[in-house]
Amino acid sequence: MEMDERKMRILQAIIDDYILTGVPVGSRTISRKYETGLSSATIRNEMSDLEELGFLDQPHVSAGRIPSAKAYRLYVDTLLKTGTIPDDSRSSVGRYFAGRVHQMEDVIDHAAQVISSLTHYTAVVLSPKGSQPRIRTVQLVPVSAEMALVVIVTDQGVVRDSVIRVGSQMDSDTLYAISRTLTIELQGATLAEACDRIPEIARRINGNDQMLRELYGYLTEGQKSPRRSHVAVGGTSNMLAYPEYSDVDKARNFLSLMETRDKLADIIRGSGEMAFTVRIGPETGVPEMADCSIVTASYSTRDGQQGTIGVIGPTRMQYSRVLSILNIIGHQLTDMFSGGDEER
Amino acid sequence: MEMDERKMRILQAIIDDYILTGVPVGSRTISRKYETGLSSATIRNEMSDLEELGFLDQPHVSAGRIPSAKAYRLYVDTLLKTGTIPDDSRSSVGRYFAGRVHQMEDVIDHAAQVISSLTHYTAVVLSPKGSQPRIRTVQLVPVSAEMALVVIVTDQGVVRDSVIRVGSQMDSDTLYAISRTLTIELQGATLAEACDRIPEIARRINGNDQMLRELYGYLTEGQKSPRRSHVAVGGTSNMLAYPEYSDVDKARNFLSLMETRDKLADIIRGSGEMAFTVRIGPETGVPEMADCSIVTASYSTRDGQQGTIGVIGPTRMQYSRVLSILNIIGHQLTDMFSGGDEER
DNA sequence: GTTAGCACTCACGGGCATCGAGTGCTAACA
DNA sequence: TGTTAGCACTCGATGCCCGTGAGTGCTAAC
Repeated sequence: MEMDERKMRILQAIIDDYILTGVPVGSRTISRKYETGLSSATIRNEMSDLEELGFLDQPHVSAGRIPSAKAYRLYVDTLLKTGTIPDDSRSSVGRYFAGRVHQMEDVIDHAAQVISSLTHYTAVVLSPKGSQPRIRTVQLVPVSAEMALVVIVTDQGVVRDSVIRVGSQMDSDTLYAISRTLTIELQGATLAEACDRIPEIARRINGNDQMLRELYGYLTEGQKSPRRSHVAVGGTSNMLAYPEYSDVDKARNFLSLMETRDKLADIIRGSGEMAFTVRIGPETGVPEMADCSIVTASYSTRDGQQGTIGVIGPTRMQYSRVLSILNIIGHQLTDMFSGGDEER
Repeated sequence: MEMDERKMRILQAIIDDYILTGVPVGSRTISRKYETGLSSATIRNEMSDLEELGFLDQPHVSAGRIPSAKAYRLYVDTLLKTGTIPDDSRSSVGRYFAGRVHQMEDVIDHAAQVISSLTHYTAVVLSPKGSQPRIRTVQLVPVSAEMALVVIVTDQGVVRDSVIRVGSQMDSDTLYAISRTLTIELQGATLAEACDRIPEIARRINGNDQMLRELYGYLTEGQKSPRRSHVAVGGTSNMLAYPEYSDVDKARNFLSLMETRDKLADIIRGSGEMAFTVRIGPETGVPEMADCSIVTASYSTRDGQQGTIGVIGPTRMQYSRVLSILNIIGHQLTDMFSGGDEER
C-alpha cells in the first residue's frame, strides 16, 4: 500500500485537529470539519490504511486515532522541506529586544521569557559556547585595601571575575603595572595554559607571591569546574496547561528535569548545531520526554560561537508556529550579538 | 473556656500527626499513637473544645480534625519562644559551602539548591539589598580596538559591568589614565550622582566624548531599570509531591508565581528583616498561597546589607526542621559574606 | 472527670447499567 | 471500482446505588 495525495491530506487534517484539541480524532470530525468532500465511511477506510502504514495509533478501539511519532516526523519534514517557516512575519511580530541590554545573561533570560510567552510552551536558551576561550586582557581592580577584583576578558567576550586577596597593600598603580605584565604574558593563552604559566611568572616577578597564588587557585578551580554555559528556562508552568501533564507524577518528573540545568543543557544541545532540529517523542532519547517534542534553532555571535534556543512542548506541538518563532528570535539574537556591539 | 496544659498537649499531637501524614486525624489515632493515657472519648471532648476555640477545623463531620492556621501560629510561636531551633546540629549537617565559591550569584543559586534538597520544600534565596551602593572604583578594561569593558566596583562589592564603545582607538595606558580620573571624581558617589556628574567631567576632559557619552547612557539606563536583586529558586518540583498540590490547576498557579521572580521577591521580602519570619496560609497575603506557609530568615554581609532566605511549603510544614535548616544556612551565608572575603 | 456504648454522618470505592463516540463490515449505489 | 449508507459492536466515561468504615456527638454509667 502506498501513501497517495489524498491520504496525505487526510493525515494532515488529523494532525491539525489533534494539535488543536488534543483529543483522539474520529472519522466524522474529519469529514465534517475539513473540506474533504468525502463521507466518514471513506475517511474510515483511509484511516485504517494510515494506521496500517504506521502513521496513526488508536488508543482503544472505540476512540478516534492519534498521529504517531512517524506522522509528526513526516509532517515536520514536509514543513521544513517546503520552507513554510514564515520569516517575514518578523516585522509584524516586532522586535523583542529593544533598547540596550547589556549583560548577555539578561538577554538570554529575556529571550526565554519571550519565547515561552509567544509559544505557550517551555523555552530553553543556552548561552553561546565555542572552543576554548583565549585570554585577551587581565586586569586587577582595587576593591579594598587588601582585595582586588580579577577581570579576565577572553576573545569570547566572556568575562570571568572574582575577588582575590592581594597580600601586602598595593595601590592602584602597582596593580595596574602587574595587570599589564600579566596581560602581556598571558595574552592568547587558554585558561588552562594560563594556569600552567603562572608559577613561572611568579618566579620572575617576586614579591607578589600571595596574589599570584590566589590567582593560581582561582584559575585552577575554574578549570576543575568549568563554568557551564548559562541556561535560561521560561514558561515551565505552561506545560501543566496541557492534558498530557494532568498526571501530577509526570509533571513532577518533567519539572525536576527542568531544574537540573546541566542535564537540560545536554539534552537541548544534543542536536548538534544545525539551523533547526526537531526531535519528536522517543527521538529525544529522554524517557521523561516520551511524549514531548523538542525544537531547537541556533544563533551565533560575531566570534562564530553557536548558542541554542529551544522549545519543549507536547508532541502535538504547533510545529509551524514554533519554528517560525524560533527563526525570528534566533535571527534577532544573532543580530544583537554580532551587529550589536561592534557596528551599532 | 480556656486552653489548659492537656489541651495544649493534645493539640501538639494533632499537629505532629497531621504534619506527618497530611490526613485528618481522629480521636482514636491520638489516644493510641500518642502516650496520652486517655481514651478516644476524652480526646473527642477535648477536640470539640479545641474546635470551639478555633484551633481545629473539621473538613466534614465524619472525618478527623485538621489544625487551623491559628493552631500553627500557636505552635510556631511556642517553637520560636522556647528557642527549640537546634543550632548545634550545624556541625552534624556539615558545611555546604566548602571550597571557594567566587561569584555571589553562584553562592545564592547553590544555597537555594541546598535548602530545597534538605527540606524537600521550595527554597528561595534573595541577594542582599542595602542602601544605594556607592562607587569605589571605576576601571576601563580594553576588550578590542574600539571596545572597553566598564567595571564599577561599589562598596557593596556589587560589580556592574558592561561593554561600551570608546570612540577613537585608545591603548591600555590611556584607558587606565581615564579610569584613574573617573575613580577620583566619582568615588563615594551613588550611581545617580555619578550620572549627574559625567557631563561636567566630560567638559573638563575633552576628546573622549563618545566614550563618556556611552558611559553616561549606560549609567542612566542602569538607573531607570534598577538591577533588581538576584532571586534563586530551588526545588519547585518538590511541591508537587504533596497532596496539597495534586490539583494540577493549583500547581500551575503556584509554579507560574514561582516564575515571576519580581513578584516572588516582593513576597519573600515582604516580611521585613527580622531574624525569622513565619507566615502561615492566609498570613502570606497571597491568594495562590492560601494553603502554603512561608518561612524566612535573613543573612547579612559585612556591609550590613540584609539578604533573605526562605522556604515555601504546605501549611503542614515541618516548621521546626525548616527553621533549624534556615538558621544554619543563614549563619553559613553570613559567615561567608562577611568573614569570607576579608578575613580568610 | 473519664469512659463505654451507640446511633448517626458521610467520604470512598466497587458494582452495575447507561450512554455515546467511534469503529469495522457488508451491501447497495454511481 | 470507488464511495456511501446502514448496522452491529466495542469500550471508555458517566452516573447511580449501596455497603463499608472511620469518625463524631451524645448519653449514661463508673
